[in-house]
Amino acid sequence: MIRILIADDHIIVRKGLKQILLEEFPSAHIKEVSDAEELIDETFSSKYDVVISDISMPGRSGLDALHQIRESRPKLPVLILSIHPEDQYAIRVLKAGASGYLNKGLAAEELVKAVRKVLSGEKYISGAVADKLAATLNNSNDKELHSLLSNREFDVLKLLASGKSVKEIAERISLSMTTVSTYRFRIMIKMQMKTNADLTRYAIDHKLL
Amino acid sequence: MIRILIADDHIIVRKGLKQILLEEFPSAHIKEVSDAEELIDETFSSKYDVVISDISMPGRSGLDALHQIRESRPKLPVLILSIHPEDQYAIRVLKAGASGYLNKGLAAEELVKAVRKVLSGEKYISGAVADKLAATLNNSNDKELHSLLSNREFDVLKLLASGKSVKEIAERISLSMTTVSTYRFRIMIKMQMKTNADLTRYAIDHKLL
DNA sequence: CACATTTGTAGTACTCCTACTACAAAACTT
DNA sequence: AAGTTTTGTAGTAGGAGTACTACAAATGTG
Repeated sequence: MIRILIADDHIIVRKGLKQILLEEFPSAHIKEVSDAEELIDETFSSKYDVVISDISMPGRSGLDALHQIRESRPKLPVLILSIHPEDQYAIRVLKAGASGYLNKGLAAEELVKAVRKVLSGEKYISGAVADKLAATLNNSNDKELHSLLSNREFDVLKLLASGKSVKEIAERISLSMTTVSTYRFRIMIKMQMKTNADLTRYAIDHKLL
Repeated sequence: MIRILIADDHIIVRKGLKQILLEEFPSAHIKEVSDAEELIDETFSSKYDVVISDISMPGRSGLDALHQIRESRPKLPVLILSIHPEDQYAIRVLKAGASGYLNKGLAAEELVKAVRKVLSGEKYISGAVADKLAATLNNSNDKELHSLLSNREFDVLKLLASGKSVKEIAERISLSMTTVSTYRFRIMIKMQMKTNADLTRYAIDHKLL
């Protein structure tokens, strides 16, 4: 008999998960909790085969909880759910010792597959996350991303983030547009970003503007 | 016997809603659909007592669907669900003829209450939304810049601000690129902005992302 | 109700930008 | 010092985006 613990502050999500899991594992024993506190208590006091937890819960975050759980139950697999699509979070989560990262738009089969996988002791890593992971492991990281940039690149980053067009930047620093475009290209690779909006957000977050 | 139609592209959410509703209305007949197209078809071909629909679904948005439904079934109450907390969306949604605006973090009882209310022909307006409404009605315009935008424009604003390209947006909402570009053009004029980075900053400041 | 404005939608003709590739000069590594 | 990686710089080709125009349908207003 499988024992599953579900942690999410949204009742809709809890019920939805439960429903899907019950369809696949009719005899499963499923317990629901709605915040990180409860989640920790519950993993401490009872035995489960797998935990499925939201990342963002009121109070202590799911990541915090994950750390705690790692201490008291090192072998208990934890799948982390998030509203964000496969994104920067994924890496952090996996590093923190989760057994998998799922987003809330996932298909029922994917959820079931993930649960199966982690029950068998393996990690569940979706294709998209795997790519991201590989990319991150390459360029040694965990510093501020923009420290990887050359000075020129950094200048361009700030200008792009503040909304200057490639052409304007080219004029301002007297270089060809395509050169600026190349800087942009390298910035995107080094910072693992895709769009100028990502740069703007990054710049705001890091007070570069 | 109550007939309820649920529309959401996330299976977790659909199952969750269904579960909660079944606990309260055990004899209810509940149908699930996963996109706006299906939603429209379904309301067209069958009779329901209430529709619960997500706002943001792939393809035509929930708001679009709402308009369609208003035409073929003027009296069918529609509750709109959103991930966004009680926010600027609420007003638009209510104006577009929804019977209520709920966010996905709602308590089970609140959902049930909302359904009861709209079944009886009334509108369901939560406290938070009511406040927002009042506030908006009072100091109505020239406060929030984006209140000048049409719904379509507002959608495009958010997508642009989050870094989606014109092309992606065009594909997502099934319109020509140039149309999207026109929306962008009008947004820039109405909001007196110039670059997409301005939009991103605005959206961050106003918590639209 | 007639007139004015806003909205939804798209085409045209053009400019901008990007994804790559390239290559020499610095700047590190060993 | 020889080898490797990172910078600074740009070109090419083709896709993306823009400005502006257009027009019908929906909405708003006197």
